[in-house]
Amino acid sequence: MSNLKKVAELAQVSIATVSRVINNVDNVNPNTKAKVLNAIKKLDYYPNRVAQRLRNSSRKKNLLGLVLPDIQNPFYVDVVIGVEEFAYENNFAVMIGNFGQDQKKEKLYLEILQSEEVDGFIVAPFHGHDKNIKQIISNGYTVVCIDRGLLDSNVDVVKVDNENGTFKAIEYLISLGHKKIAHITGRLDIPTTFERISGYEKAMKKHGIKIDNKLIKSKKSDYASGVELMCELLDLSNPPTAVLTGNNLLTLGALETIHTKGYNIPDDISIIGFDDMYWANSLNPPLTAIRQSGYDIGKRAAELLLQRIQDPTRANSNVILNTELIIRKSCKDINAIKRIIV
Amino acid sequence: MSNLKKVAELAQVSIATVSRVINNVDNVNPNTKAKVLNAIKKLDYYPNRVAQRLRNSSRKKNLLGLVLPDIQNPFYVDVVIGVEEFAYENNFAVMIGNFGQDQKKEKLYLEILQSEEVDGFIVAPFHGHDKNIKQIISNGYTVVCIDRGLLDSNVDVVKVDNENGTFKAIEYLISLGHKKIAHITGRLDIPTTFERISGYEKAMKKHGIKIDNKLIKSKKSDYASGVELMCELLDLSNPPTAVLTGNNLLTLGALETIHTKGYNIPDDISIIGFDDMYWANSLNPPLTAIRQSGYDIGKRAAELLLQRIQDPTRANSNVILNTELIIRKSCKDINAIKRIIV
DNA sequence: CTGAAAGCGCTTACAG
DNA sequence: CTGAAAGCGCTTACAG
Repeated sequence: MSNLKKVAELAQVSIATVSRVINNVDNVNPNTKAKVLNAIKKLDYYPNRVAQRLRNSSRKKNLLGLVLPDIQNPFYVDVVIGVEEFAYENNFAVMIGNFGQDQKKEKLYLEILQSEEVDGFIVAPFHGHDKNIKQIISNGYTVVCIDRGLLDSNVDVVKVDNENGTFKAIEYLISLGHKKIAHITGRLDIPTTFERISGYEKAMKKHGIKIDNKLIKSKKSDYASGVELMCELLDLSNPPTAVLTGNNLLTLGALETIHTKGYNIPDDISIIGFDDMYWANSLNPPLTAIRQSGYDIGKRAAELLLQRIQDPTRANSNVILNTELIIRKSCKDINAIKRIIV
Repeated sequence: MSNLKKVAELAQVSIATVSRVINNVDNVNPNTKAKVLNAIKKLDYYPNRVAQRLRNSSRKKNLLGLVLPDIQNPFYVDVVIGVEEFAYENNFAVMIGNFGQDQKKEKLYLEILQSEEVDGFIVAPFHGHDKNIKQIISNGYTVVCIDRGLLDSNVDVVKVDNENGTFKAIEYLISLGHKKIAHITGRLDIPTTFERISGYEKAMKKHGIKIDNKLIKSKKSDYASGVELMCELLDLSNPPTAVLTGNNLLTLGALETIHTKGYNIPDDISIIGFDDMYWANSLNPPLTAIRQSGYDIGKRAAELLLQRIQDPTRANSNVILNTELIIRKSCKDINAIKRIIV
């Protein structure tokens, strides 16, 4: 690899001058500049980012840390793409840490990213009191939270209106005549979960439907929980006619159970998933879903983070994006249902 | 953030000594060591990886570059997890570049990762003559290729027996009585595609079935191509009774078309996907698939890369993992098919 | 407009 | 067993 010194030698100037033309800073004599540019080209030189970051301690280092709970979840893949695209347009690189819902791993990643001297973090906190995240904030890092906020902390947050999202979905189900509506939620210690439950409850109350706690199921936020909880629901003596699943993984798990048990969607049971998937149409039947754009969330978060890095005094903002109910074919009017679950 | 100097001051030793205990190198007096360890703890110190990497030019830097063509494809998500797990067990961090089948972006990522001073790369080359990858090899970087090899280059490769994978799948379809078997493949400039086509052809030939080139469809490797090519196939005057789709995205796209057009799987058409998905059971019907473990591929590649970093003189190896045909419910014996596609 | 020099946080040969 | 010093590749205040 070539370096500043080699470029400087070839161009017969000092390394300081080379650095100036690279960073497009100060005035450089056009002739000198041309010589330097020429040398850079000849040597196929690009600056060493490691040295730049070390040198620039406490200034712009062009590196973001992105810390995510579960990259198996397609929602977070979209977030990654959104962050990455915006970052690269602005000459930032992104280091990703996927902690798989494991707090120890989260801590490890956060440490590594700090020791990589990132400019700031985009994170989905484990829960509202995530102390690992609070630690990096008190270390002085710029942090933008996505998907979930952080209680008692001043941070930028980019998320979706979860309550309204489930509210709309449940109202839709009610409009179809459903009353026994189940809700399979994610981990109860994740703020998002609460907001979604709250939307569920509000819609039920608004329409005067009594809430049956046996129909609100929660365990973990993963595929296996979806399988298991859906099973419990279908085994109820008085099973639901519709279900709202709290994330992609839970949806997929629930779908497996429904199919395995030989139930038909939407004849036996209607289902709406929170989170749309780009292949929701590949499902049979196509899934009705509450769409939240991971891509937009990621992009917005990256934008916010870069703004705050430039201007740390900026007031905190709380960006709430809208969800969209995408009606496809996994829900049916209860009066049109032929078979009744026994 | 604390640094060596602060630790040294607190422990009342030189920074050299602190460095020695951190790296567990040379002999350090047990008492001194205890003092240092104590100071490290008190200050919650961990070393600055940026400084370490810069200092260790041309030695171990504990950073891997992982460059992938398409992180939307769940197969590559599994690869990421496999690489990451192995890397972290060995105290390596991973920087990921997702180039989305775009050669310019691939080049950019490769440059960034080089300028981040990675120890080596794990890459899925764009095609067999990928000149960006060849460049980094000639720059002296250690490279392990996954999924696809690199022609005319000495690199470690970890992949799957693609030919045998499709061969087994096609034989299975033939054993079910199918003769009009279509194959939707990925981009023709990806080596994997050729190997899979070759397995298809061998199986057909072995069983004396004439190959109909109209049934081998190829465009890009993405979801949209799956939708489109499946459509063309079903619109044929003499459509296939079975189809093998060349990757996850193509499978999902094909599924959408089949469902949209109102065809039934497996009554109207049988389908096998190359690449299993953890939620293949959520599909209706559950998808029969050729499983290649992205996780194992990633893990193995990381292992190989670390070995080669330790010992660059090591002979190149070509690791070919097996595929497994997972029979679920998306294929049917042709004699048992009730409806005939007109 | 340009260069010499300091320094970012480390590791390691060298000296004692 | 331990410390002083050089140096990794940069950027930038300082001097001219």
